[in-house]
Amino acid sequence: MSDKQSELPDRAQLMLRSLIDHYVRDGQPVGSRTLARDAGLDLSPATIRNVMADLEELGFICSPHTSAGRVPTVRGYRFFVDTLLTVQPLDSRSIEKMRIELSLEQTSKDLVESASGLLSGITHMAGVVTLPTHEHALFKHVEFLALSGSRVLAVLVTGEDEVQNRMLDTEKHHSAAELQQASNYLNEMFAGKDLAEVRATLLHEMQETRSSLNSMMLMAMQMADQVLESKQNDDYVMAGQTNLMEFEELCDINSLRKLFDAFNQKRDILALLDQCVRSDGIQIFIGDESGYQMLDECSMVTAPYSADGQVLGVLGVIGPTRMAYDRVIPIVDATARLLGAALNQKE
Amino acid sequence: MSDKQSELPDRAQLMLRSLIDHYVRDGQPVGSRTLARDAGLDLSPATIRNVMADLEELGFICSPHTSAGRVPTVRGYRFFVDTLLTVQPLDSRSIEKMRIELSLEQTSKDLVESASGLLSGITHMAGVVTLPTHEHALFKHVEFLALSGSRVLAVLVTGEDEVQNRMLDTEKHHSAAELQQASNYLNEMFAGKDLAEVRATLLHEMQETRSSLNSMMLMAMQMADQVLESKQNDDYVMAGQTNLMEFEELCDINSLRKLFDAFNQKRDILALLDQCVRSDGIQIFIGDESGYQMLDECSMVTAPYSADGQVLGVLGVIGPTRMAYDRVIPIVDATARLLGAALNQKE
DNA sequence: TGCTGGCACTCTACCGCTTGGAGTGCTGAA
DNA sequence: TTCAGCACTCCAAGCGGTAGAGTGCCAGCA
Repeated sequence: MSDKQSELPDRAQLMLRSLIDHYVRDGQPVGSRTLARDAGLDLSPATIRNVMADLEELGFICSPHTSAGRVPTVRGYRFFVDTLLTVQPLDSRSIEKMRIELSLEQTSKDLVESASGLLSGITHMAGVVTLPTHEHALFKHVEFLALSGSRVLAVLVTGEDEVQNRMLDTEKHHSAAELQQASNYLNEMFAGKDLAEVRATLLHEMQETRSSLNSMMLMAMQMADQVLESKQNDDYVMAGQTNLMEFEELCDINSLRKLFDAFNQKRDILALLDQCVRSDGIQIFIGDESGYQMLDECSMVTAPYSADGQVLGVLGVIGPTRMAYDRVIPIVDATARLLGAALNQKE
Repeated sequence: MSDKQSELPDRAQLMLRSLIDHYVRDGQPVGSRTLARDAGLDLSPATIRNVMADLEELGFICSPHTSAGRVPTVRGYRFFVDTLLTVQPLDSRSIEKMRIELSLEQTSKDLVESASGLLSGITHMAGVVTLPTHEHALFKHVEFLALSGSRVLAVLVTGEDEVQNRMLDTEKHHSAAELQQASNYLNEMFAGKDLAEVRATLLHEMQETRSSLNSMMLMAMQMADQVLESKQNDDYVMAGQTNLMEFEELCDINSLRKLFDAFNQKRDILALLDQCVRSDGIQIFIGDESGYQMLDECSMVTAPYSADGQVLGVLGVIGPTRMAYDRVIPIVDATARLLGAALNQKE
């Protein structure tokens, strides 16, 4: 790989960078004359053309038709992002503004919404933030309320003030007293513990020491297990989808529809975001790299966010392939940090 | 009004209806020849033209340019909907299908989502359903849980199994025992009563008999009041927005963006839906009748849905002005009934 | 060997023109 | 009152010409 890079002469790199700069700015194919004028190299258009021919052969740029300028390919963007990019660090005033914006929110749901609003507002593209997993939250309190029949409402309070409701179908009707007893038991046993740990203990207890449990304890554990198994809240919050309508390259009604359908469907986008949560640090999908057709004309820049050392989710920006990566990347990065910090502060 | 109607000769009415039929079907301006052929009247195009001139003078139709056919105006659609329309009743098989679809859902939130999905799926337009108000639900149970500091989590269970969480900021820290006492007090006092009634009683008690209340009772009531004042869940669920991209008349990116922004914003749409909840029965806004610019090219057909005699919300369909009203109206009507019935069954 | 100016070529976007088709309004006759 | 005929209008589509942008290639120069 480094071979390849060293094979590409400096001035070709410089030109590719300049070409992408230009193209990102005004969306028009870039010709040799323009580049000769603005690339900073003191070369004639003819020479530029020769180098451009090389870049085209390497698959970094291509021309939409014979007598048009050149346009970066996905491969060109990829090379640019991987080896040429110098991100512009965000100025501290903007960061401060964002921090203040986030500090106003109360619940983590609000925080997430605010973050996705920030992302879309600053980048003028679509912002997306997954809801934080509760895997590493602390068990604080559980309460069971009897509903009609054999149904039970479980209220689980985690960490500071996150609340989850869950409806349980049990085998028989339980009295309020029984339920009270069960929740007392669980609260005493697990308060302050990590949810994952709680779950593990539960499973272990139920299998290994089943015989030594009385029926109340067993019931309590079964119900707690049901509450905790409630699948990770695999969901995300999105903002500024309509910003994407402003980009001509996405204005084809048909692909726009596919894109919006995917946003509503959520499944594919979630699968993609899920890939990003594992790799730490900024992750970038350019054009068809994502493998999802509806994103072929788009790029996605993501970063995981974490609090207390635990990765809680991912956030990112979705926009046209032609986006100012050098501007977007630090924004995504900063937002991830700020969101993490804000969530941390709450705990 | 009936004067005006009787002024419009039968055959003009017939022609208007036929013209709208045609236009709704293929979206092209309708000429005199086409109408002569298909309207069922045995008249030459020339005669048709004369009548069309009358209809144009009355403002029911207009031509986009000199040598094009005619297109219905908003006023034309309005007259059509008010006096010419004969709805095609929905066949019982489709209704049965819908009923089954709805019967699968558990919570009222799921029901609402399913209903809006049905609306959009069947009409190929956008379906919208407001969440049911809880105004007439029954108070069943309230529970207070102490969080850190002076914050209290209130869990309100209404009707059968609707649950609402609410975070309260109280003046001082309350112990679990105090909170237990408060909730016991409220539960004994209000269980099974209508929420609106509960609220009224609360306000009354707190003002009139304040002196005779001990501090625990007062605290309980204040907290209950906070829970109940939590504004009506003014929100709606929408499905099939992207269906609207299929209609050429809405394909202008700019107005499409305004429309989608309004959907996300929710405020204006909610205001409009709110108007519909009061008028009982089907309500139709055609084109700019809604008064909201982003809906100028759209129509909206709504119906309130109710359970147990109480109106709980509105549902409807948003689509292009050129929609098959005769088909959409019975669909909206039936969905409202079915949703009401499904909600009723749950209580 | 690398760079450059010059030149022929290609392709698009745009403009204006023409033409065919659809539909109208009007008029006079049945 | 109805209708056929006619002149008229307008749009949409096709066509040719032109200007502009940009390319590839070549030959000359340092």
